[in-house]
Amino acid sequence: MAKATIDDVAALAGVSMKTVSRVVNKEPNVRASTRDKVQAAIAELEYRPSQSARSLAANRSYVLGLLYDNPSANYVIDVQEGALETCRRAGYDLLIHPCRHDEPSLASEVLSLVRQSRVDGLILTPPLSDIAELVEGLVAAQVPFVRLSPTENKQACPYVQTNDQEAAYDMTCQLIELGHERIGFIAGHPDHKAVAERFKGYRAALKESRIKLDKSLVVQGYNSFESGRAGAAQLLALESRPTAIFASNDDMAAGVIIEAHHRGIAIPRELSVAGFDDTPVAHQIFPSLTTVSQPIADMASKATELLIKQLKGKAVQMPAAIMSCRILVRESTGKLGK
Amino acid sequence: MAKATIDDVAALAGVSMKTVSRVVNKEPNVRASTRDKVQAAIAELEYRPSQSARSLAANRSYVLGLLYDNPSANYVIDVQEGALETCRRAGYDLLIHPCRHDEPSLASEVLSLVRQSRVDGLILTPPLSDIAELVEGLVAAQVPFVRLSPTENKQACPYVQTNDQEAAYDMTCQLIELGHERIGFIAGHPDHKAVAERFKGYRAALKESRIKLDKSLVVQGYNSFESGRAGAAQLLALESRPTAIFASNDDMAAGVIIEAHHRGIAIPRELSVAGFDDTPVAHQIFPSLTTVSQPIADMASKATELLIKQLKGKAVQMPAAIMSCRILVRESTGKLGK
DNA sequence: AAGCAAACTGACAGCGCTGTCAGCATAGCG
DNA sequence: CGCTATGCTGACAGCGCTGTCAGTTTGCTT
Repeated sequence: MAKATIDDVAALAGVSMKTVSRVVNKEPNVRASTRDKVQAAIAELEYRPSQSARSLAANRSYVLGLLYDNPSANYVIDVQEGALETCRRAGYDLLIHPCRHDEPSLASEVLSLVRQSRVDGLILTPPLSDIAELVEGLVAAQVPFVRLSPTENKQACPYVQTNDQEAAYDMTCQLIELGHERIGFIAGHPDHKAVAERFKGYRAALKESRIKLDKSLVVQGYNSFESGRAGAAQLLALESRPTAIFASNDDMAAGVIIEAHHRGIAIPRELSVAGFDDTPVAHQIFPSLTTVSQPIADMASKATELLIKQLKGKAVQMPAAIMSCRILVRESTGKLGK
Repeated sequence: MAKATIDDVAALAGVSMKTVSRVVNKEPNVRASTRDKVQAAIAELEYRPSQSARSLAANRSYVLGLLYDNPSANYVIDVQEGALETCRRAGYDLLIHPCRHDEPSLASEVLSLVRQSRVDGLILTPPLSDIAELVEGLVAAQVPFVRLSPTENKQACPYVQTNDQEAAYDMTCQLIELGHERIGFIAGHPDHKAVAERFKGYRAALKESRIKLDKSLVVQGYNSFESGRAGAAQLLALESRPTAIFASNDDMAAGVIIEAHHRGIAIPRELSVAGFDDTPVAHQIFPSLTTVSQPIADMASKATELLIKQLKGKAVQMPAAIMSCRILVRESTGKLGK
């Protein structure tokens, strides 16, 4: 059986092509009885509209592009899941486009995607959300897009973020309440602003508790397990070593735990460790990691919704959504000596 | 500046539309000087061919679909990376399409994607590679596709796989050489044939060493951390417990390690543990996990290559590629008492 | 220099839809 | 009963390319 076209359906239903088009696109002003006839014909012929034809005629592709440069597989997968969930409901498909945030031609490469009419809009995830050149390029080219967890230039487009600095603050407070005063901090990759700025929450909590920020307790990490382990090595070699270490993400926290194991430091008896993100490693590690869970998939889903609204020309009234993190207390944190 | 079309380029270059098309599609039989003129015009106008128009006219979309139902984020990401690498080189884009392998309407849902002309071909990853109904549906509909790690019906389409049963065999042999005779095995999810069949390698190795297969040492896992932990709990509660446990994947092996920690069983002194896949957790866990590394991204890249060849109508001479696994010996395995 | 094959180029139809606009039916109203 | 407002439907052009095929030029042979 050859692929049915809109003409075949129209002929079978005894209506015009255009009416079939109306039914397919759920346009108003079609008599119920006509709609039924058309739908029956569609079912009988197993008609599926050609996306290329409708893209060409209507000048939109019903495809969204997901841009990422995130080494964390779990993050990316969660974002994909959330984005796809909304896409499915709205009849969109998702094209994935990993790219390097430090690639000079990034903006033009991405613009090409749009100018080829491959995608109708874009979803940017950190750290791409904060690449000024890219964001400005998209704005200038009037490309619809949304961002996840941007830290700068927030009026550029709709966005979704979490209260993660607040969560970092809360986590630090919890450690302080457990009696910790020397709390090490492993900062996130400086290019990855959303992670890097968790430091602000840490700093604020110390300040509130009038604990002086000891710079020797803050080390630069790069979001990787190895950088976490190296950071821990540095912190745990200090003469007066910290009694707790808060890493800006779970991979680094896992590095801290391994380094502690290798030094024979008991967790949490001698050292509390906290992470951020609740990646699978957080509960697969021993001891299981106290961390912060972010609703990544929900964020992505919400962001996609905002993008699609924008595409439909509806002014996005609430161009930003803030979602809440949750602290998960597990085995890796506790009072000293317990 | 309005978007340039092929006519604009043709006018500027002083040639016909068709010639521009030839240059863009790298067709032969264009004089070098003509090609240069056209390319100059393309560059000047920043012309980007409309994908929808060429899809409609040429009846192909230059988009491949990646189908997966794999809970392992790392696996999926690696596959995406490999597939995209080849896609980029060949000018294709990648649409991702997660789906449930136990969904009854799976085949028709996937066929819809193709009938809408959204994708030119499909890449199936396990466990979808072994869903007979889907595979047969695609064959019947003459949809070009490739599979990763299929275990059945291998003549249906080109495929790529690893020698993972052999690797499971080798891993088991290594454990035996270390002096282990009671080797527990945690099997993979029965729906996920590629993982489940690693058992065959284990069985073969025991047989060769004339170790009788003790059924109480083989427990059913479901590829998840939790199922691995539950399996370990069962094995470690045996009166005469195993001195080594080989889990069919790393998540389950991580579960074994955690369960051992909680029971105060020292690894590898009292228990050796081996996994499979070399996911990040394998080296982020303590002790680091002896495991098998598969070239997932390379497999996916190769598979994509086979698919694209197929699309170009070239008979795929070598419709199957076997790639090699590598055993990574880390801290979690050793001689008893060491 | 004529003849022929091969290399190169262009005219044009048409891929399968959607947007525009005009036309017809029906309902509501004075 | 005629008029307008509204709901509903269809004719048709055209979105921007590629495939076909015919026409033109070039290079080579004799």
